[in-house]
Amino acid sequence: MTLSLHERIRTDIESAILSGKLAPEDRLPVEHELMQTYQCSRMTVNKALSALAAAGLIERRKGAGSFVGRPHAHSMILDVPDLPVEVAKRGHVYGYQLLVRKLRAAARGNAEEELLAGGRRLLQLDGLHFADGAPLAVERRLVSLAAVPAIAEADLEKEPPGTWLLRHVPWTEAETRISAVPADAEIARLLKTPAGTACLLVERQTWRSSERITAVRQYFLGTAYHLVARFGSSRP
Amino acid sequence: MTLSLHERIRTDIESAILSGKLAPEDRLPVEHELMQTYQCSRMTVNKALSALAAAGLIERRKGAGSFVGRPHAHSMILDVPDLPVEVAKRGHVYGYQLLVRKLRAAARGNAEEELLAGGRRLLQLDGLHFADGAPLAVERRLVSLAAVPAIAEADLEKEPPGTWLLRHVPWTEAETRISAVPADAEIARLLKTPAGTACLLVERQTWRSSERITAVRQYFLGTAYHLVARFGSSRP
DNA sequence: TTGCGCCATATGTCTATACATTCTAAGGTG
DNA sequence: CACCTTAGAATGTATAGACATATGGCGCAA
Repeated sequence: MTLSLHERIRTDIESAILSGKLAPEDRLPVEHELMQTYQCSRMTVNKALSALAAAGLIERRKGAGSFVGRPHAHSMILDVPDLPVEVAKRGHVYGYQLLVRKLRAAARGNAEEELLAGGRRLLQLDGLHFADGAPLAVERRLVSLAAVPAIAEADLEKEPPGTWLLRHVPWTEAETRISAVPADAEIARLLKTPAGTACLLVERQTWRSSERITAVRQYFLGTAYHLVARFGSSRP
Repeated sequence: MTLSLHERIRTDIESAILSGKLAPEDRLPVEHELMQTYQCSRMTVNKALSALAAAGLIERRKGAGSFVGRPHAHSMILDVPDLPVEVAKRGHVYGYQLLVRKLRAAARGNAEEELLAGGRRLLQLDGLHFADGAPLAVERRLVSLAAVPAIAEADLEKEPPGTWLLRHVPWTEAETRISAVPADAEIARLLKTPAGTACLLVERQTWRSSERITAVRQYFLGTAYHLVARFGSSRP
C-alpha cells in the first residue's frame, strides 16, 4: 500500500507521538518547516495536521502553532458490536429467538418509558441470543414508535431488533451502562443456568438528536461473554 | 458562531442524513453539483465530504460517487476513571488498603507474566478499594520493574498504585476487558459478601509503545459499581 | 448474445497563491 | 517597571487548475 504524501506526513507524526519521541505539550514543527522537510505545498501539510487534530492527537492554535495533545487518560474506545457479527467473529454460529412482541403504552409512573414513548406507543421486543445453540444473552428492548414507525412492519423473527435498528435507523447519541448482576429466576431459566449466576448487564439507550429511539437491557452469561475497550494503536 | 463554508456544507449534509432525509445507500450530489449549489470551489466541497467520510457518515467511491453509509456499530467512549476521583464524584469517602506488596519473578510458564516482566522482576500489588468504609473492589496488580523502576521506592500505603501510575507513567496503549464473574472464596471474604456474588471484573493492560507497563484485575462488587460509555455525534 | 475495450464520470491528490484571523513577543512610552 | 502598541508569525479558509486513478456503462466485435 503506497501512502499518499499527506498520509505519510500524518503517520510519521502519529508514530512520533505514540512512540514517545514527541511528548504531550511538545510543539510540532510549523507548517513551513514541514513543507521544507517533505518538499510539498502548505495545503498538503495542512491536510495532514488537520486530520491529526480531528483525531484528537494534536491541538492546533491559530497564531501559536501545533502541539501534541495530552492523552485523555481516562477515556477509551469501547466497541459496541452487532451481536450476530460479533458471535460469528468468535467462530460460533449465531441464533436468535423472538420471545415477546407487544405493542403497548408506557407503564404509568415509569418516567423512563414515558420519555421514550413520547406520548405514543412502545414496541416491546424480548428475545434470546444464541451462540452455537447455547443461550448467550437475554434481551429486553423497547422501541419508540414515535421515532421508528417503520419497525411495526419489520420482520423480527429471524433478525434481532438490534441489527434491524442498526441497519435502518441512524442515531446521534448513545449511552451504555455496564454492570454485573445475579440472574433472577426468569433470566436464569432462559439462559439455562442456576439462579444467581453472574451476568454482565448491558443497558443502552440511543437518541436521534434529543428524540429517544430505543432502550435495551441485555443480560449476558458472565462466563460466555466479555467487552473490550482500547486506547491507542487502533486508529483507522 | 459563524460557520466556515466547508463546515456549513458538512453540517447541512450531516443533518440531512441524521434526519433521515438522506437514507443509507442514497447517493449524494456529486462534487460539481455541490460547487454549483454553494458557489464555491471543488476543494471546499471536497474538504466537507472528506470530513464526513472520516467520521464514517458517508462512503466515497472513486469513480462512482459518494453514498450515505450504513449506520454501523459506532465505537463509544468509555470513561475509565481514577477510582478515588470517581468515588468522590459519587459522593462517597474513598479509602484504600494495601494488602500485598511483593517483589518477585514472573511465574514459570505464565506467558502473560513473562511478557510483562521482560526478563526482570515484577512488583505485585494487591489491595482493597473502599467507598464509605465498605469494600468496593479487590485489585490485583502487577507492575513491570523493567518499565517502571521508580515504583520500587513509591509510597503505596495510602495512594493506590493505579493513581500513582497515572501520575508518573505515561502510556500510549491500553486494553480493558470487562466481564462478569462469581466471587471466589478469597474475593468474597475480602469484599465481605457471600461466595458466588456477581462481580464486575475489569482487566486492564497498559503499554508504552510495545513495552508492557502493568496488568491489573479489579473485582467490583456487582451491586455497587457500574461503568458508563457514551457516544455523542457532537464534535468540537 | 456475450465479452472486451474504451471513455465519460467522479473522486484523490497536489500545487501555488491570496487574504483573514489570532497569538506572541519585541520595543517604545509613561 | 508596567502597560500599550505593533509587527511578524502561524494557522484558517478559500480559489482555480492540473493530473492521477478507479468505476461503470456503452458500443463494437466475435
